[in-house]
Amino acid sequence: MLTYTEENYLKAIYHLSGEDQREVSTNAIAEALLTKPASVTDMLRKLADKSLVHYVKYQGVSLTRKGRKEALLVVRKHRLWEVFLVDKLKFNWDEVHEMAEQLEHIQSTILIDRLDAFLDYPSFDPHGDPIPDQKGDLKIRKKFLLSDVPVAFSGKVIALADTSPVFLQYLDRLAICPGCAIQVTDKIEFDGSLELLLNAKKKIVISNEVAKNLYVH
Amino acid sequence: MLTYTEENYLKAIYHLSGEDQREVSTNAIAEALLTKPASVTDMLRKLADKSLVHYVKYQGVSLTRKGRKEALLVVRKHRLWEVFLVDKLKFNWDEVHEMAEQLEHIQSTILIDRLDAFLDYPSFDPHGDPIPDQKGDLKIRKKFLLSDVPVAFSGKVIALADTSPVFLQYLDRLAICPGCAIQVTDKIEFDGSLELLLNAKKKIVISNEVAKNLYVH
DNA sequence: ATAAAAATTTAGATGAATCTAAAAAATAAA
DNA sequence: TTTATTTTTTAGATTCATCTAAATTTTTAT
Ligand SMILES: [Mn+2]
Ligand SMILES: [Mn+2]
Ligand SMILES: [Mn+2]
Ligand SMILES: [Mn+2]
Repeated sequence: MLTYTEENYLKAIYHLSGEDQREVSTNAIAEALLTKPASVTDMLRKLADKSLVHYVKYQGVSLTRKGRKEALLVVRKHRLWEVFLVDKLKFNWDEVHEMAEQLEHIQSTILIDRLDAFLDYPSFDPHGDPIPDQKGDLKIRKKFLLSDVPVAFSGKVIALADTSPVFLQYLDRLAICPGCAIQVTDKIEFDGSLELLLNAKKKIVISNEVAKNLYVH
Repeated sequence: MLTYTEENYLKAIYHLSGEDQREVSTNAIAEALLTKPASVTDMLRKLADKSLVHYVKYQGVSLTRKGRKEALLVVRKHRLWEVFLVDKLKFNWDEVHEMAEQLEHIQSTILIDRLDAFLDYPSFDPHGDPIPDQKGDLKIRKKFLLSDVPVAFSGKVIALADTSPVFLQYLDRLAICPGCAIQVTDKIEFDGSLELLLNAKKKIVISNEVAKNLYVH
């Protein structure tokens, strides 16, 4: 069994190491968890003792197969609870993170599987992120940053790089959400801002900063 | 804000002090929380410092108005989650206690109020226990132990003194649950066992031990 | 009323998770 | 390639919740 804190560390390392599961630095973890580097070092030793991470002093850390699985089971719980909060309790997608942050630590496999069934086996959370299965397996979709895509590109928003409330609220105002159809009608050289056709009917302009936080396919 | 452990202590003291909110002993709390008397003493001093309990060394403990309110808010969360688990996730009433024991510590007033609405403002949990309101107020119903009631008594089961899985499973077998109509058709002098008419159609016999764990009105 | 038993509290330790301050190692700059 | 800067780790404390063993207080029994 993992402690509350160990689960949070594993999840943070998982998120920080990205698609390619690269090594994560002590400072990066400290910043993500609002803690100090010294505390992170202690915990890394503890996680290494439990074979949850590969850790060599001064050389960063990465998840073992076991650690990655545990991390993904926490991610599964987090995202399923988010779906519950938005679909059933009618919260807005920018309000659910804090609550899911606690709910993800409820320990009961049967509970989370029943919740999964109750929600009708969703594949994605309200922010467009995929939900791992019972075994902690995740199917990865190819995705591109909207800021890297060429003019005339046509596709759908499938995920967000930033999921902070301010960004989510701004997306609400722009009427952008995962699933939206997007066509890049123009790209401004000067500042990288984009002119888009949203859902084949609405014309909008977004800054490069926004485009860098939207994944499309 | 209360810690996870403080919430558990307050709830235990609330349950142990009963209807009339009598003083609770250190040993009783230790037994209820599967901990040692020495640990309880430490915590009582801490709770007293926070004005959550009235505590005089060697003389037992009782909840202050503030402590009672906090305890009832935990009870509210516990019972609402139990309703969710049984009504929505289709768990049996004997399976939900452990999970609710964790869920009751999720900290978000708005979450629990939304859950309340989602469940259609239930008044009782799956075991027949009343659910306190947002302010931590509870309406108490008069109730009698089935074992104390005279022959020919007619009424309904409204709560259980014991809610352990074994007892709940036995009640399932007898088809007794909160809300059931009960008529006492005979009482055996020898061992206090009762002959009942259940829901005006089924005749059953229960031991005095069972009758002592059923509340009726 | 005194002695024995039970309940409760204190003293001192432990493990988990955190911190600050100082030392050591790795990286970047001159 | 030295030196300076940044990153990371160690050393030593702190807080929370727990424990065991010993000392107190209260309660019960003789
Ligand atoms: Mn969390
Ligand atoms: Mn999410
Ligand atoms: Mn609990
Ligand atoms: Mn209950």
